[in-house]
Amino acid sequence: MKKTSLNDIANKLGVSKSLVSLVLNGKAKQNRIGDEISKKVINLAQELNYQPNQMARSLRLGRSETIALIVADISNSFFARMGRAVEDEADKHGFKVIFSSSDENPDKLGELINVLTDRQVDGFIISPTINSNEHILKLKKNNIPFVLIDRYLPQIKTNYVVADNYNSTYKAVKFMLEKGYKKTGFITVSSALSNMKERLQGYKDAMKSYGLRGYGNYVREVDYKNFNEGVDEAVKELLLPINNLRALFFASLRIGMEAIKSINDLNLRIPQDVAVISFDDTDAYKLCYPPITAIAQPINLMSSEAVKILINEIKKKNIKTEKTQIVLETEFIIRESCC
Amino acid sequence: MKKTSLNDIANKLGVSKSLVSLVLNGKAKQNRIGDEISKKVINLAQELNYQPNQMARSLRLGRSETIALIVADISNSFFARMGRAVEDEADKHGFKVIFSSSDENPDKLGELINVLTDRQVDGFIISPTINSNEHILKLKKNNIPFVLIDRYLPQIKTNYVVADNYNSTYKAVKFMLEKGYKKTGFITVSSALSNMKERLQGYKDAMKSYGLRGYGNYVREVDYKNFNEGVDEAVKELLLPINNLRALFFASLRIGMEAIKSINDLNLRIPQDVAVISFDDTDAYKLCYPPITAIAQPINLMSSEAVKILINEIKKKNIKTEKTQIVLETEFIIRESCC
DNA sequence: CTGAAAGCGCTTACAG
DNA sequence: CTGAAAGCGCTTACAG
Repeated sequence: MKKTSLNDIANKLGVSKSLVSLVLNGKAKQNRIGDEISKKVINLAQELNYQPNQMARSLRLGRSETIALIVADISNSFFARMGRAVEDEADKHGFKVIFSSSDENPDKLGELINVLTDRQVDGFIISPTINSNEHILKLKKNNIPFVLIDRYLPQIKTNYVVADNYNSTYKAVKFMLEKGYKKTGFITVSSALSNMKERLQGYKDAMKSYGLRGYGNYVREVDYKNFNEGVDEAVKELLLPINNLRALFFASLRIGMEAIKSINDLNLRIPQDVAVISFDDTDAYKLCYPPITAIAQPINLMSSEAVKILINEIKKKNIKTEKTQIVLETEFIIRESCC
Repeated sequence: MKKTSLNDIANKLGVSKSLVSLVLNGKAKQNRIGDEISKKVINLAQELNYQPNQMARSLRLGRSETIALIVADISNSFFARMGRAVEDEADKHGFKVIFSSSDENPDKLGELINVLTDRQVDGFIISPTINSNEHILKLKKNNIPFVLIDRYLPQIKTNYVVADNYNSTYKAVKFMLEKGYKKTGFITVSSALSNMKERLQGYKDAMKSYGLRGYGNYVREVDYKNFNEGVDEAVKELLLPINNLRALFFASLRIGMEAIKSINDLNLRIPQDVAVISFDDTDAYKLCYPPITAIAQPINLMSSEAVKILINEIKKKNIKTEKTQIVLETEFIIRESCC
């Protein structure tokens, strides 16, 4: 059973396919097409269960109504929730989403951008990896609409939507200090990504503002490869009695998840032996015993804003030079892991 | 800067675009095109950074090299991991993935299938919702390749890849019984889905095999709407002293996550006050204190098998009537929540 | 008010 | 060995 095309309808009705196309696209009125014939067309289309071939439509129109979402790893809870929110917002505008994971690898990111550009996606939402300037610049040069999310590239003027990483961390660390945890360790991933740099800076400035010194020794930057082992080691080192640390701040969800496992393995109790706060919130943190104090990013808002900016740029063809840059507040959720 | 097309290359070289197309598709040899001209074409293509318009190619070829993944909710950890695994396997075959969430709503599923068919996806991987027979049958009737995943529809002969829900549950419940928990409760979602029915049956048969009776009273089927409240209530009811239950089995990840929160809220200790086992494994379960005993589905394998079956069917155009049906073993991971 | 034609960018069977 | 042509299914400017 072949799918019915515009031509099938036109032939059966003895009219041209132009007319059918016009009617079905709701342009009958403005082209002064007769009511009677319009109705006939619409009825037959329904009867034959006509579904326009979007591929042909896209080719003709030069747009596919598909956007690409490129994140580090869609199976990571943070990005999975982003994926869902992007899907829902895109759906409101009639757009579909192709998703891809870069694994924080700039080469893979570049390759994905190429392949997806060939496929004529109308635009991109991207969590840029390190060293991805070249690929993002190419996108910009080629006038392909895109929005960065979660992180931005300070050297390039682009649209972006990110959380207020600096202030969130600053305030959370301050909270710890005020609870009396003067010696708070900080575990992060070794990265030049804007979000991670800002979180680290927030920690440092909070410590400094409290007149503390020597906190550089309480920072561990884990390598992205060998991630889990790195976190385990960092936890063990920092919690060595000699350091006398009573609190730890985890700079991301993945770090927090692994670090809490490490703490459990060391048979240390939270918060009695060590208080903890994590950047990013997740269901798992609510279900921990005790539940983990966390900084929740507004994932839904972040995602929907990104989609709106993107689709707006896609629709008004010629891309403006002014860019939309949004920094969103986070929510500090106090639970029992730090009190 | 317009993208370079086949024509641009042909014109600059003074040859026909047929020739260019043939060369670029590696069919120069079999069409006896000269080496010299071939090289020229390839070089110029590279120089102009030629990227074929996949939309045009798809229209011509009648295939898009895109597949659709429809699950209940891509932000759910189980499906997010499935998404990632599907992406990776599809990538190996040069396919991209569009993802969509049905929210377990058959109407939404039907709508998604329609829209994505219009967009000429080459095939579907679907976690069917309840009452979705009609939509799946339509897919079948229209000869559109698809594979069901995680659940199947007993009334329809289709490709599917699922876990061995019945035996996994049977064995896990048996394990509890052997540990001495004669009165084990079972919390599931009220659903006619094959996977949920099989899990319930596994529980019942395990209880029966142990000569137990009256276990019907220890089963709670929560409504999909009002989910969290339903689970909370089920936990509270079952753990009423009058029931004297010392163990609970959770039939899915979402149930387990919520139920453990409820148990924490009741200030009951795991496993001293109540032992628990959950279907599905997740990072959160490892990080719980104590870690949760769980049945891990082989998500990666399940996903890659589904993709392989699908792409195989897409490639050998005429769809065979015999279908591939795979039931995969699960892994029972014993942690401290039940011992 | 309606139809014929061009064209989006590609591939492939056909002719020479 | 290579080119001209048809056609995938659509939309839209143009002609009448």
